Amino acid sequence: MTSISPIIKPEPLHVQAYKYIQNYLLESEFSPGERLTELGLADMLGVSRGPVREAVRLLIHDGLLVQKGVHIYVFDPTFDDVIDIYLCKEGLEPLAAKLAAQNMTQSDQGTLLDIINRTNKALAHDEKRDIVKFNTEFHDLIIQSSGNTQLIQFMNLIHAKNLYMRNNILSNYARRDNFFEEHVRIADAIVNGDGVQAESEMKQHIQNDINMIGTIFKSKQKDDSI
Amino acid sequence: MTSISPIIKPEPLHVQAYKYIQNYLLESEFSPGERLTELGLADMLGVSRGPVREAVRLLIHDGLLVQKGVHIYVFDPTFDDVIDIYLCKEGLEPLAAKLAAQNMTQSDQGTLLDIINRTNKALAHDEKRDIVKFNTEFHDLIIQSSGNTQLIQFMNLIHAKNLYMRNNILSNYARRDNFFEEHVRIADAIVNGDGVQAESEMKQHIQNDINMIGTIFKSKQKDDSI
DNA sequence: AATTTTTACATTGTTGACAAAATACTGATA
DNA sequence: TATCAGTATTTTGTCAACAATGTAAAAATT
Repeated sequence: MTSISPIIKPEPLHVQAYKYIQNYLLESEFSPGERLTELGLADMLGVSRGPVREAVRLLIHDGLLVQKGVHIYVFDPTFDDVIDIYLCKEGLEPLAAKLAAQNMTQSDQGTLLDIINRTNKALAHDEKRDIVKFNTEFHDLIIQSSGNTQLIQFMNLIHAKNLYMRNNILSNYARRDNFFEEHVRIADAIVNGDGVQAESEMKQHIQNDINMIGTIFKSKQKDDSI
Repeated sequence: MTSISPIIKPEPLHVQAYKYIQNYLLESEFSPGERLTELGLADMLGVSRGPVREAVRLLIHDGLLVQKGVHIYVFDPTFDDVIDIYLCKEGLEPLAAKLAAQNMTQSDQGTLLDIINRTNKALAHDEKRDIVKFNTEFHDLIIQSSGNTQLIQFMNLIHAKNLYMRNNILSNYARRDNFFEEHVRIADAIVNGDGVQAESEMKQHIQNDINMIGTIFKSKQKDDSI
């Protein structure tokens, strides 16, 4: 029997704490390199140290927080870290695209094309926020459609770090102009069920990202920090 | 100043608990699907529930334990899970091989060739335990030599699951005959600094693994469980 | 003034207690 | 026998207290 009960059970505090702190990090509420304390976070969320502690441990495991000695700091990625992440993306996302081409439902294919259309409109109106949002949705849908649970799990980790870097490091830089055409080609290949094509288009797409980051790096090389 | 102090500080209990429980899982001390309780593990390790709880949370995050409702069970992978893992390996390990070819030190290259030699001897004497051990060392060294910290982190997760599955599922099946020749080709490419070659050899190597698993799957398809 | 030593403080590490929830058990009722 | 209600038990969720550790500040010594 399927429940239609209106009663919703609140998630355990440690789960909520994890989500909240992760969100704070992704939304740049904390600065890279900033030091955090369990008590500070606990007071902030209005709970005891226990649940916060579990959340912090997980975030350290994810790499969003870093433990130096006994203290905990917000991950402050170097450009090498950014490149490392993108190389992992280059390894995994083409696989996701290939699997998505094989497994994506009709309904999700419609959603994919819809995202493409909305991206197009957002570009026409130069609505930056939407452009970024639809970009994320595009990649997420492909990953989810891969049907590979392990891959989805790994990409979640990459995704969190990636988003974090986008918000904290790469935010000031304009997106590549031709990313939209690449998205169109990827989507076409997926809708046509051409796994090989989808895989190589996605690979090229991410390599272009990496090249862009490389040019950012060169233009910033004078500075010590990012 | 480098410390030569004989005083060793014990690791925090939650770190030890994590390592111990992970090790139990990898060494098949627990059966797949078995239910674990925090209190049971705590008694087993002689500590309170706190540290165990943190360790369990991490292991759930890693996917080695699974939470169904409130209860915690040992991961009981299906064949689909195994394939999913190996597809991720196919995405990441060729990248590791490519980077290793670019970055591996002279000293590590020597170690790599040494592993090859010892594998050869182990094969000649049919010492299965050593064969498996050297195989693991071979892949680990390449991953470590990639110099990509993110990649290493992800491969640690894959590796734990992979080892777990090897011990629990694939243990009864003979290893492919020609894996040694493939290792030799990979090692040659790395020592020659040929990243492209190393990448494609590694990809082929893992695809062969996947094919083998596929044949195992077919021959076992009658059974419900693994 | 510089360096060590001491002291105080802040923060993490760990535990045991209690509350809440889910599960398993028992017996009553149809 | 099957089903339900109520009870007991197990297990997780959360907290607050205390211990241990490391860090920073202050005092003392050279």
